[in-house]
Amino acid sequence: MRWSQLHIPTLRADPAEAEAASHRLLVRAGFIRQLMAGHYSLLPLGVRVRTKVMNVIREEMNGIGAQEFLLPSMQPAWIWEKSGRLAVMGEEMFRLKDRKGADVVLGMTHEEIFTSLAVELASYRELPQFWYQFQLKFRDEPRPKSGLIRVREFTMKDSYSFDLDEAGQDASFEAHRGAYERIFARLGIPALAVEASSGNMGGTDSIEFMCPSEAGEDLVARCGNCDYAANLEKATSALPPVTDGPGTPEPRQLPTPSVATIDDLVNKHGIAADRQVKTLVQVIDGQLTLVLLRGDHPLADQKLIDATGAAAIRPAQPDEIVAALGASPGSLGAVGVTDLPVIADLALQGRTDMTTGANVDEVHLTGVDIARDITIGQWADLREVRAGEPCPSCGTPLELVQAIEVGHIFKLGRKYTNVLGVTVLGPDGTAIVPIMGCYGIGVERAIAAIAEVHHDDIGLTWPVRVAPAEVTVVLLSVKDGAARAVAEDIYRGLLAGGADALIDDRDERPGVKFRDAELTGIPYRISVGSRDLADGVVEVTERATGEKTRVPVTEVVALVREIIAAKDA
RNA sequence: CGGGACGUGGCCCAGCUUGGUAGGGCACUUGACUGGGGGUCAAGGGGUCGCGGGUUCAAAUCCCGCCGUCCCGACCA
Repeated sequence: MRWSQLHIPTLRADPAEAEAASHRLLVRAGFIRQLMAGHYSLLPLGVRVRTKVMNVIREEMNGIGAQEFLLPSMQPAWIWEKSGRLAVMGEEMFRLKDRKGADVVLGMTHEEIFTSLAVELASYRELPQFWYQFQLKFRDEPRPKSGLIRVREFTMKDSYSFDLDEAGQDASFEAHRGAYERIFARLGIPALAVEASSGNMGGTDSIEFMCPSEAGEDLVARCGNCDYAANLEKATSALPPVTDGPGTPEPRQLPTPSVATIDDLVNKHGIAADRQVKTLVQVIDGQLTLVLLRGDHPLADQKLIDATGAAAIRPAQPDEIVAALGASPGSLGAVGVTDLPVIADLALQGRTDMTTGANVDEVHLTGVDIARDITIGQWADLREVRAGEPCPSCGTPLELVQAIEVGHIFKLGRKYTNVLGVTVLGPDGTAIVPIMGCYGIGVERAIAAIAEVHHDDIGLTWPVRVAPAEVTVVLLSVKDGAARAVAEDIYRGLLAGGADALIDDRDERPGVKFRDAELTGIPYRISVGSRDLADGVVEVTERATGEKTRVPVTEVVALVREIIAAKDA
């Protein structure tokens, strides 16, 4: 490809609207352009990177025996109705009507559609099956952001496994975990495999692949000593044991004028936060519920959703709270409450001599024995861990890192095969409902993650395997016919050897060409100019390190092909 | 959906406070010079100042409404 004829609109200045490094550089280097919030056009260089990323994923998926499909993005609403997810997806799903008035949606994911094809599976002999595709997903994000990281329209590689039983499912899951580890390693994404919540997709054994980056939207709790790592919405920690006093035979009222917070109680009455019970009122699928945590522990919303199976939760409004409990936030408690569900965090188990609100404004109760005084309907892990708390596996202080979710694998169970009526006959002739797994990678988000990890202050530094081109031949002395002939020879030699090469044949000054080569992040540059040619050499520059080598013209093609082959292995 | 900011040629921005012929830089076109780190000079082309309404002799500028975009939060595979 000739730079003179490629559309690579590089910008001299950073785009004003871009914050994240990947966003800024992908726009500036001419890989992407925004059409509207959350929708990006990929330009020729962007398409080349996307193709290479997809090919790595495809090779590894095929490597575990997966078969590639291509399913429609536009889908009938009824199939989502049937799985029960039409309501669950809410406003995040794009919906439209066709000319006949039929309800149609744009797919956010393809469990239903793949499962609808699985009804043609007939025998246990066919299982397991691994089915995948690269297809656009549409999600009406409330807030698209950070370039390709959070968008409303994107390519996902999604795969689904169908197995006869749990043991088979486990093997399929492990096959995918292995494939994902190889994929991210080959893409140059230092992904951490972390325990996660499966969110509204439903499922268990959820593992996210997270690329540490300051542009990331998730927080991962990670142990620096062992391999424990979990999304903050799932992470736990080992808390030091707390010894409580015996307390009083029954709770006692404590007048607490102008105390509205945990801190007030600490400061004005000397009651440590970890000896208090924090009472939150949440509306869980419409049901007012008391949520109890230790005074110094924050609630992890997703844990509450997971523990209750809720579709939606929200904090209760002050007027709802007063109507239900007779007191305002600041003096709330669960002692004696039997008409509302009470769910409590595990860290409160066995605690005695605690302090909590009395459900009378400006009055608290001391000497509360949780088991004796509070009717708790459900115990669950609800608290959000904080940096520095001990790792649950080895006790080392946990660190919190920001990360981009680039992949997610989880087990789906038989939800979809049940509702869509998928069965195969077993060896004994009885019908068996296959069990499913689901495995996703966001392709453009992976590109953004690579860019976040592989750049410096002058541009992108793509790994060879996914770079828009492996090497660019930069003709510096445009007017020098001999130099031009050498550059063209080298370019043709590289192409003939199978290298993905570019030649910058534009009538531009050397500085412009150098800047563009660096900005776009082509891993190797061969500079051809009259000056070095006088000595019979050209200059080879490695983009990532800036390392320059003078190489005889006669050897450069073989040398660069060799380097690329080694990096591309 | 709450909070904040912004919207002026392809890109980055000034002008708005105090209303009076729409500007600069980059990019682009042509010519000359130049040629190993975004070069110089000269001459050009390109604008519904986000949209609609209002005030005014007169609106990029003031007022009202709407739309869009970005950031923080809520939310989120």
